Amino acid sequence: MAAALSVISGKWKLSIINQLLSGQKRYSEINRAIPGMTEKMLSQQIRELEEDGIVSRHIFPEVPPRVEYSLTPIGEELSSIFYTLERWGSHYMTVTNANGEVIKPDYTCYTLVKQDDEVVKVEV
Amino acid sequence: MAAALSVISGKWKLSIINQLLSGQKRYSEINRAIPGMTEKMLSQQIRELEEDGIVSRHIFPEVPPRVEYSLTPIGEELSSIFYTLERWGSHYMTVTNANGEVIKPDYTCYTLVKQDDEVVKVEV
DNA sequence: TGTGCAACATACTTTTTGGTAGGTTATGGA
DNA sequence: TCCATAACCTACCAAAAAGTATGTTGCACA
Repeated sequence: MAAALSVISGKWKLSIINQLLSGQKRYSEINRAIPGMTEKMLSQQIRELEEDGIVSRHIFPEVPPRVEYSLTPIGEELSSIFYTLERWGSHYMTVTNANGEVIKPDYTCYTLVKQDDEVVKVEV
Repeated sequence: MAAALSVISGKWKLSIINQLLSGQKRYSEINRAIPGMTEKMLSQQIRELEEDGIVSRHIFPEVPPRVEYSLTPIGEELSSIFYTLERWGSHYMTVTNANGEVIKPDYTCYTLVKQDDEVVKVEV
């Protein structure tokens, strides 16, 4: 459990994994897709994800350089964690807040599910 | 998802919730049960859990004081997150490490499951 | 009179994490 | 000749989280 948490803890890691769940992407694509994240953070956190065996990097020896990232098999299995976190989280937000008042989320919650070797978005 | 993560992120929160999954406990019991955690951390993190609506506190006006903590209904539903994190984590640890080598955990992994309104430990 | 108890609080320091601003590489096009 | 490009790295700085040490309360018991 501690291992699982240490793998996904990091301000941008879930966003990065989320991007890669829809398939192989290159550095600049991920960078553009996640607003607010700096390049330093992207390379730092994706490097940690690589060291943890969650993502794999494919370097093309070209100039200008090209690097593509994808999830490893065990990285893809993280989608179950995504699913559980989102389900509990959306339930939590519809049920109560700190003052015991009932609040409702003002955005759509979705989750990623694997169907026939495809990852699809499903609203919860 | 961010909400779920913010609720459980904190070095000792999962351990505290883990303690309370087996029933109502008082401050000193939790403190003794989690080695390495200081009293400051316990009161700080359990206060945050209370503010998030995960645990409830019952104060007995006695001297010396007595305070008992228990999980709220939505706090008990966190067990699904426990289950998923542990399952993925133990799978992760038996499958690979950073170098792609196969490693084995040198300790027993267990998970908490709800059966007939009872929370039981199950080895994975 | 003084010591211990439980459940904290408070001030301070250390560690960890994240952010800012710059530099690097080789090459193709203006 | 000069500049833009992609994917980084490095040094430095700020903020957040965690750890250490000590103080507080009011009563029971020695």
